[in-house]
Amino acid sequence: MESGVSASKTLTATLPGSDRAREIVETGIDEEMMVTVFGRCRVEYDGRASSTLESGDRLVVLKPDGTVLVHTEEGQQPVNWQPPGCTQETTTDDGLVVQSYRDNPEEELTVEFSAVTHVVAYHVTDEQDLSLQGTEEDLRERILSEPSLVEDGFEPRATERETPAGAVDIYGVDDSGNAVVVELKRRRVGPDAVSQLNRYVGALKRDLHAEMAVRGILVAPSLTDSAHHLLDRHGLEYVSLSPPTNSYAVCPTSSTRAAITTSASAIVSSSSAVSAVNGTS
Amino acid sequence: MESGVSASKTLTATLPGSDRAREIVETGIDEEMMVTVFGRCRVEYDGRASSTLESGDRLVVLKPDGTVLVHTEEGQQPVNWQPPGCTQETTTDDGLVVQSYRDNPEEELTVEFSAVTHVVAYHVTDEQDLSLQGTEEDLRERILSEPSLVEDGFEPRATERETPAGAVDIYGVDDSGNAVVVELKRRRVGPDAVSQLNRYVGALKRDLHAEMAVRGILVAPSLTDSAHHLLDRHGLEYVSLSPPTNSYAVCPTSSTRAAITTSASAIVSSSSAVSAVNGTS
DNA sequence: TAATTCATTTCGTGC
DNA sequence: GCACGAAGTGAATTA
Repeated sequence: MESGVSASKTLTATLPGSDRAREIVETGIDEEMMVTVFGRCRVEYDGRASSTLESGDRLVVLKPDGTVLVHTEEGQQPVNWQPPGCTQETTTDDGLVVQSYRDNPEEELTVEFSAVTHVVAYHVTDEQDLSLQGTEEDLRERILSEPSLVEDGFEPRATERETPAGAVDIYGVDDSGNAVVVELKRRRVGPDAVSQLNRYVGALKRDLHAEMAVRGILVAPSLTDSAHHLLDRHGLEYVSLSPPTNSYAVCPTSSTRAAITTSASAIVSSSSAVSAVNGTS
Repeated sequence: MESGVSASKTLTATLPGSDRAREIVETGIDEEMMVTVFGRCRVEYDGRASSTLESGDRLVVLKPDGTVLVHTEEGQQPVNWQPPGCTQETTTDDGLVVQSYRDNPEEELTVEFSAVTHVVAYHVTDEQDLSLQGTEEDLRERILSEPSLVEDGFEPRATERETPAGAVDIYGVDDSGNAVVVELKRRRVGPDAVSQLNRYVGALKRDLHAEMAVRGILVAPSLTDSAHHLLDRHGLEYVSLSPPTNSYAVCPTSSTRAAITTSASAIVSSSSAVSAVNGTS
């Protein structure tokens, strides 16, 4: 019955006139349906930037949340779009025209159809959320449940620890009492990730005290060459580790534990630097 | 004829059976058409990460370049997808099933429909490219045509100048003969852009010679507070400037070349540091 | 609302 | 093919 009702309300038209096309689009917007329009169109955008796209065949999608997407025959990304929360208007100036506005930032998208091949408007219900594994958060949990994956004797003390330069992924101490900043990446990293880690280490050094030694460890599946050079130059370290993609991953495989490239020595004694894992500060 | 054939060849079906739905999808794939399937489906993905999405109403788009998109009723981004170049297969196991594969990295997307509300397949021709203004490249051209926007006496010497840490947006000299690294951003920037600039300045200092002074200037519409602090800490500078959003700037190419080629002399002593604008190295 | 960072980022360019 | 950085990045989280 669910599908029967849904289907009965689906509106479609092949090669509709401008008025019929507009009627379906307007009804779809009013009834919070998902609308797709196929046809030949020009597209203009003005806002954070500005663009023009001359006439061609495209798929235009209007979502009930105010999203607009213009898709050409190639590319994963829409050639033009409008984000959720926008307001749509339609007119028929010769052909169907769909306009979409928003404020903050002020942006406007205009799609002018010279011909509409097909229009569909359908009701949508979707209660489900995506369940995703293999994220950076999964990598963090993997390390928190087995800190020796980073290094024997490593003790996590906080996640998301705040520094003047931003939040550190994992903050902890090594078996010599040195402060340790761990930066996590779910995939192969370049120089940007090294700079990021270096920023945190520098900020934490200033935040703790001058003579405090702070080690920085980058945890990622792999490094580019230039990232490795930059890492050495900054005296930072690297551990090769991937997020668990399949949930059967209870086997860390010692081969995934790479040696730490450099080492540091000092003693950490600041109690304020030690906070609970997942603690606020 | 093309358009007439195009319209006449559009395939649609409302509430098709599995076999009819599959027939249209397969035909659409074979004929390199754009295909949309609307219906209730489960989605599974496995590859760089892995995900599961339980049953709900969604729009599935298959592009002739091998792209697959699964869109829910909200969000600008697809909830699941497969990039261009993938291979699609369809089966009917109870309901329509669409699978998409690729190698490098190995990835697989499976969409299982329990009900198909509507299917469309249509031919698409689109010769047009997007014309976009307000990009970082526009900002670069603006500066090259009027270098004093950065600073009186600034002379650009190269764009995309290579350093061990990556390519510098604009490399030049100031009126005192100091080397200048300019990093461009089309929008408000945070600490990451400052780190990037600092990386280039450090690399260039090592690349030139130790006693060489290298200034770093960040050009962007605005800065966050922490970016400003980090900029000060690294001894870097900031110039507020936006890319030209409106294309009333008709001046660029000839005046740009003129401005660059006239500056043949320099106080920068390293000849390797001085290269032509848009030159190779 | 602004700021910061992650992302199955995608996309283009150069080597 | 990999590496690097831009993007009208989008999206989530937190202050």
